[in-house]
Amino acid sequence: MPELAEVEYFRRVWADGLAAKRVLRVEASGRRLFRTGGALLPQLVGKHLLRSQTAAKQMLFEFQAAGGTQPGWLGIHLGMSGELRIEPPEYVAGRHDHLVLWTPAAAAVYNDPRMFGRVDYQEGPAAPEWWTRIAPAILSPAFTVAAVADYLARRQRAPIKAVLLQQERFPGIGNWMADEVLWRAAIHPAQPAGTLSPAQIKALWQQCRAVCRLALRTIGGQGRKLPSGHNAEVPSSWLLPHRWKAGGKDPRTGTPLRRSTIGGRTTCWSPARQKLPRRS
DNA sequence: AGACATGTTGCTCA
DNA sequence: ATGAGCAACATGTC
Repeated sequence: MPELAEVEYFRRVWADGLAAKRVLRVEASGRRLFRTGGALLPQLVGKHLLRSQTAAKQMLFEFQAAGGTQPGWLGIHLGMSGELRIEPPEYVAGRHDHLVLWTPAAAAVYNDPRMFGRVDYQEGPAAPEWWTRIAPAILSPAFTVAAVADYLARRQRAPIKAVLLQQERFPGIGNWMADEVLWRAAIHPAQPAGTLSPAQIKALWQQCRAVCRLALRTIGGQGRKLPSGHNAEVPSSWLLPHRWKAGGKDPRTGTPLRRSTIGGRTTCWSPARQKLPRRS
């Protein structure tokens, strides 16, 4: 489920729910999620949430011990089906709840049926190394047209849809955002990355930024809701609310949308606006 | 019953 | 060495 803006939404849910309360109890299950540091999770007891951030599809919650010991760094990647919730303090961990933190005021729950997510906990003076290695955000100054062009040049033959899903260059972009970007940029998802014209690359870059900005404002913003199922929150002028519907129509042209597997993922596009350039 | 799901990784082959 | 494609992971839903 979670891409850039949804990750920001879930981070906020925990940030609000955990406030500055001390952790009283921790319950962790599902070995497979805790690639590293799972054994250290009990050391969260006594600490409180200091601040939190998102980068790409990852979250980092920084906990400070009351007694001035080492800060604790809780990293979460929600995978395909993960979500974070806040429940009352008397909450009892249920099915697929892989991590629950209880404070006097609330239970913070990480639930993930498919278990493609990841949890990392470690302690130390600074943020963990994996966190610092995440590519600079699409909305940062480091995400330039030139950087995009260079990257496409090294992925000449891959369909542009597959390239947009590469987190090392397009951090936070997932399946629906990639389709949204290509639709807005009027680029066919199967077009080989190496055949994009300079104008197309510029449009791609612009729409990456626009979709990230809009998504964060609409979905990740204060008091916002997730675009789950048939949502009313996401404007119908976006591709997103139309992409899974059978017989879905391009909201700009009213023409039928197409769906097919491109770059290994189900892809939705509007044949009327997104055309392959003629081969020469 | 069978297809499919908003993600990543690790393997194979060129 | 590097890029491209695909199975695998585990479970739920349509």
